[in-house]
Amino acid sequence: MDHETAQHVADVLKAVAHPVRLQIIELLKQGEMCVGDLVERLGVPQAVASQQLGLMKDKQILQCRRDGTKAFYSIKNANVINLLHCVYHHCEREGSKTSETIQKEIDSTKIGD
Amino acid sequence: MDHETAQHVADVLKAVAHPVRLQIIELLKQGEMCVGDLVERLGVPQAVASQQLGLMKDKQILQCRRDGTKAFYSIKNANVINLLHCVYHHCEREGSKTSETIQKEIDSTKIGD
DNA sequence: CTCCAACATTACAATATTTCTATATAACTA
DNA sequence: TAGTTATATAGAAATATTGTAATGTTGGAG
Repeated sequence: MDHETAQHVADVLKAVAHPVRLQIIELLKQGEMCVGDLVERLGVPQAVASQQLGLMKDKQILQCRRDGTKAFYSIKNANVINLLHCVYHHCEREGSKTSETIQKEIDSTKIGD
Repeated sequence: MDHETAQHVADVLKAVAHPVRLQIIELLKQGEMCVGDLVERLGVPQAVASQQLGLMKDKQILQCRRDGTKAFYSIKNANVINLLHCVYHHCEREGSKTSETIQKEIDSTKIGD
């Protein structure tokens, strides 16, 4: 892997590596949601939510639809859901393990379980 | 997902989200390697390699074995290989896609392919 | 013990990220 | 139009990350 590719992959990971952004993606897995509802669920200041939403929109992770005064965000690149499932698996069992064990886990990975 | 969990997941992602760290993991996928060899392969200053290796060791991603004056690093939690495969898939086809498409991709995800 | 090689650690400047506060915009409603 | 609600943005302050250069540590050779 050359440095340029590595930089790009790192950028993708960084785009998601933030507690509020992760929680936003979790909520949006169930479907689109407006900023106000997200703010209420997350318990963070409105500006913080808006900033993180804008950031993820810029990075093509989310998309935004407007309806009157409300802005509805949803996941644009569903790949990110897959990606997060991999991190969750990683976190759930953070001990050392072999490649064979991992292979079994990959085979049993499902979306929405 | 509560904030504490989100913070932990974010920490794991951040531990990997750096071009040099990604390249180190790529190299160690093939087996353990000493710092000097890694430095040569990566083309970065020795201090940078040592810093990033130490960081990933602290975060339980790598482990270190010493033999005389050399330090051999290897991947401790093989889950991280799985995780990176997911990012690569994400990066390869960064367009928007549906959950069903993703499911097919998950089913076909293999280590070392 | 002295020197050298292989790594690790530290200090510091540069940069990037995050958060906060305040303010701006845009679409309704009366 | 004035007021209100929903969201976005700007700018400053706090914090975190990174790279560089210098120095410290450890183990082996002589």
